[in-house]
Amino acid sequence: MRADARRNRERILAAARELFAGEPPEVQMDDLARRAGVGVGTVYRHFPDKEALMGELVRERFALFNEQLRLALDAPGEASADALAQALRASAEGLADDAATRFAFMSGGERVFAHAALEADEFMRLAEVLVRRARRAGLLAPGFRAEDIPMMMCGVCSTMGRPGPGWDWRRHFELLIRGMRAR
Amino acid sequence: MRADARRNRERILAAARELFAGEPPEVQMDDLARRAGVGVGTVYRHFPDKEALMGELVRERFALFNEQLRLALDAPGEASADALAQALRASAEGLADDAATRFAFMSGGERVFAHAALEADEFMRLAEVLVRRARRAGLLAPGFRAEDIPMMMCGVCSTMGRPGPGWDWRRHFELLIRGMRAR
DNA sequence: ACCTGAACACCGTTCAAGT
DNA sequence: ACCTGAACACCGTTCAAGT
Repeated sequence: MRADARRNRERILAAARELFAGEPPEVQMDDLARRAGVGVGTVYRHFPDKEALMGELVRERFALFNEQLRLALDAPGEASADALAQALRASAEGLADDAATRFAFMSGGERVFAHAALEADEFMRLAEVLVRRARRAGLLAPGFRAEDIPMMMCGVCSTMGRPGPGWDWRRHFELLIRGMRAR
Repeated sequence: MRADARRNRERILAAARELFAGEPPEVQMDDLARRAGVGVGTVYRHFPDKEALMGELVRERFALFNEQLRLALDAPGEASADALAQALRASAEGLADDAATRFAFMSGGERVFAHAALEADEFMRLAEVLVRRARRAGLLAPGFRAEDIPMMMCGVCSTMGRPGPGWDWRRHFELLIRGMRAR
């Protein structure tokens, strides 16, 4: 890829992160192009459509989640549930600070997730290792599965940055973690 | 309201429920009007815009939630946590069968919830009574609050009818209920 | 009072022309 | 090889005319 093209691509993603973080549904491709300092056509050259742009945000976020899960792999067996909880907590904090990606997660269709399929698969592999380890140590609720983790993250995400009175996603998160752990 | 106007209003809501249940983001006001057998202008006469239509779906759903919570009030103190869980479970089942309203819940802005403010307030009042009762009976996790309930419902809703592999909103729901209960 | 639907405005996407 | 932005298409919303 030519150097100017690579730079443009990064600028477009940066503009998307900035603008989608504000009033996501209002963001127009023209605004995005202007903010990135390119023509609309250039946006479409790099990303076939608006959903593809959101897909890239989601892909990068999954990569960050995976970094957190990998850190948790270092914990010894008896701390594995704490380490898993901490990895998810740190991931949630990151997502809470990134309204643009939250928008992509929540309003994106299948194509958004298809774009991040590799990273999502890796996420599940890591989650399974951690859950198996914590289960062996007797630290998880009976019947808790690795597949529950994406649902937890999605659910918590849905309550971030919303108007609900008295809403506090961290409480919601800890409620789920409490449900995840053995009594 | 004139009889034909009332009938049109109902037809528009019925059409919204049917069409939004299919491919929500694709639904156009023209399709909606055609399905309801009225002109587009009539849709706008009854609902100032698309969001107002979604707001009405949400309002009616809150009323159904409230019915469930009121049923739970009949339970004796020692069954109050079970009754609360059951009311929420039944509410979630209803929502799972109503993709149109789920769409309204998830993609609607503040105005959607403002339209349902009365019913939402009633929901919180009922939830508070039930939570107080279950807390007195020692059946809830320490620190669990009535305000956690809307977050739980929102979170579970976000995992209904989605493409995630291995996703099962009922597991997600029971995980939250497990977090809600005393050990 | 209420309804209709052509017309308007807005915004995602394309593509012919340019470097 | 990549960029530009005017033009096009689509769809939410309005409003003049009708009953």
